[in-house]
Amino acid sequence: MLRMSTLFLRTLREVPADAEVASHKLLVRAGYVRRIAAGIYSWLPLGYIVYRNIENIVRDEMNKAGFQEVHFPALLPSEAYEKTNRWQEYGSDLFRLKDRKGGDYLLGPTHEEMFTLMVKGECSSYKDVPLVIYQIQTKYRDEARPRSGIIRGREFVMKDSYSFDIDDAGLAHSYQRHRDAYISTFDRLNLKYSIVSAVSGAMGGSASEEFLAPCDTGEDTYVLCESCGFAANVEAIVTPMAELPTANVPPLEILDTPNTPTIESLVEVLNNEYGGGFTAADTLKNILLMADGEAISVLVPGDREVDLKRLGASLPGIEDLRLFEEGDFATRKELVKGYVGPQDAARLGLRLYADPRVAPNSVWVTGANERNRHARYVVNGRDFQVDQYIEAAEVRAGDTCPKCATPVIIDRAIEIGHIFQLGRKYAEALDLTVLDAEGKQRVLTMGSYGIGVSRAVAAVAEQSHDEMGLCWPREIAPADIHIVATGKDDVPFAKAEEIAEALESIGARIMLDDRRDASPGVKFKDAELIGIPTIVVVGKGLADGTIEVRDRKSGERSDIPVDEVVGYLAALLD
RNA sequence: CGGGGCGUAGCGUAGUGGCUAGCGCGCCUGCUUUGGGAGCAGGAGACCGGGAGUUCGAAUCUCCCCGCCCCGACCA
Repeated sequence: MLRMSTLFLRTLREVPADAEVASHKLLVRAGYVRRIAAGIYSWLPLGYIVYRNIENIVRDEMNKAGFQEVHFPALLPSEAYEKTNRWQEYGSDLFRLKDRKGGDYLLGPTHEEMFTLMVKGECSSYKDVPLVIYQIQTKYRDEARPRSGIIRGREFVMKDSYSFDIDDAGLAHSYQRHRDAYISTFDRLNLKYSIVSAVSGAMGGSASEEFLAPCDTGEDTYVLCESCGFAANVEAIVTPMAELPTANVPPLEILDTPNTPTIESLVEVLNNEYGGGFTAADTLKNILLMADGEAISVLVPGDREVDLKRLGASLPGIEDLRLFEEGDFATRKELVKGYVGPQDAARLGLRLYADPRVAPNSVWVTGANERNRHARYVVNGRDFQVDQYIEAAEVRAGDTCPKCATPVIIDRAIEIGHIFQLGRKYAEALDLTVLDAEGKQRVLTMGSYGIGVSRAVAAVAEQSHDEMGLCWPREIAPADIHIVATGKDDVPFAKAEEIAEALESIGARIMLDDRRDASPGVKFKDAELIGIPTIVVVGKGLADGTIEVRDRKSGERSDIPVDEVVGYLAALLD
C-alpha cells in the first residue's frame, strides 16, 4: 500500500521553468520524474511504478508472442561496431569511452551487432531458426538536441527484438508476428496510434512501419486519410502526376518585372501590370541546391516550399543536400538569384528535377534568368525539358490521399514503435551463417523491432491528461484506487484504512492519503494531479452513511453506501 | 551544428551600477482551522552558474567558459 504520509513524493504547484510539453510538465509536477541533465531523468517512486507497469506489459506481450528475453550490457567494446562500420557512421551521437588500458568502448545506442554475434555463437543449423530474441535495455545516444522531457532523451529504455530466419518468407512471417504483438501491446497501453509506412513504396526498400501515437507535441509529422485510414510519413507520400492535354499556348514571352525576387512580389507585379488573376500557384519556383557538391535545379509550384526531407528521400545516394547559399550564387554568376527559370537548365549544365505537380504540358510564369525579368507562357515539354520527376514539394493538409483521393490531414505524433525488415546487412558483415538442409552455408536474414518503453510513459501521459493532471489507464497507473481520508477526527481515517485493507486483500493496488495535516483541498488537488483512475473520498459523507467514488477521467461522482463500497470498487477492477 | 531565449533559496520569480538581494509556494515552531492548493505569529534557507576584467562600488557593465530551454539541421 502506498501511503501519502510516508511516500517519497513532493508535488509541485508551479510548472517547472524548463518544461514545455504536457507530459513533461505533469510528470515533474506530480513527482514522477526529475531532470538530471539534458535528456537524462531520474524516476521517483510513482514514476518508477508506472514505468515498470509499462515495461511489464511490453514484456508480457513479447513472451505471449513466443519471443525470448535476453539481456546485454549497455557498456560494449567497440570491436563489433567497427566491423559493421557503425563506430564511424554513428559519429558524435555515440557515447564513447576508454577503459584503463586505452581500449575503445561505447554505451550501446542499439544492439544489432551484439544480437547477431550472440546468435552466431549459439546457432549453426537451419533447424535453430526461426528465432526471435529481445531485451529491455537502457540505450544511450548523445542526441544533438534532446527535447520534450522524456520523449527524446539521451538515455532511454527500449525494448529491442531481432528475428533470424533462413529466407525472406520466414522474415515476412516474423515481421507479421511482431506487428501483431505490437498491436496487442499498444492496445493494452490504451494508446491511440496509426501504423505508418516509413519508406516510400516507390523506392522499393525493405518493409518498415512506424507506430505513431498522435499528439500535438509529437516530433513526427505524418499524413492521415480519415476516409480510408491510409497513413504515411510525408517522405513516403507519392504525388500523382496530372495528365494534361497539349494546349495551344502563345509563345514564351519575356516580361519586365522590376524588384520581384520573391513569389509574393512577382504575383503583385503580374496582377498590377499583366492582366491580373495570378496567384502563387501560377508561378514556377526554381530552387537551386547543392547535391554532394553538384548544383541541381528543382521545380515546384510557387505556392509550395521544397521539403528537403522528402527531396532527400527521393535522391538516394546523395549524402549532402543543401540549398544554394550566397557563396554558391557568387561562383555561378549566370544563375540570377530570384530570377531563375528552367528554360536554360540544359545550357547551364543543371540537372533539372521537377515535382509531379509540375506536370508535362503545364504552363507557368517563371524567372527569365535575367535580373528584373520573368517569362510567361512557359510550357513544360516545349520550353524546358525535365530530366527526372521526383517528390520535392511539401505535403499539405488537403492534398489528396494516394489511395482514395480524399483530402488528407496532417498530424503530429510520437513514434512509439518501429518494425523493420533489416535483411542480411548485419548477418553478412558479421558472417552469421547456418547450414541448410543440403549442408550449404546460408546467411540468415534479420528483422529488428523497437518499442520506446520509457518514451511510452510520456506518450500515454500526452494522450491521457487534462488541465488538472494525469489520467492513467488502470493497468499502468501507480495504483488502482486512491483513497482520500478527510476530516478532523479519527473516524474517517480509520474507515479509510479499513476499506484500503479490505481492497488490498482482494488484490487491489491502493494509494491511501492518510495525511492528518493536509487540508482536503490539497489532497484533492494531489489526487487529480497524480491521476490514479478511481478516487475514493472518505469524509463528510460518512455522516449519512456514504462514501464518494469519483472517476478521475470523466469526473463522474457517486455516493455509495458505506457497507457496499468495497464490493462496488471491487467490481470496478474486473 | 546554425538561430533565439534563459541561468538569483527545493520550486516559481522581482531586482539594468549604490543601504542588510525582495516576494510567492514549499519547509520548521506554536496557536487556530479541516470538502477544493487555510489563517495568524515567529523562523531557517542564496558565496545571485563559474572565472577573469572595468569600477570607489557589480546579481546588474565587458570578455571567456559551463549549463538549461525552444526553432531548425541531424537522429529514430
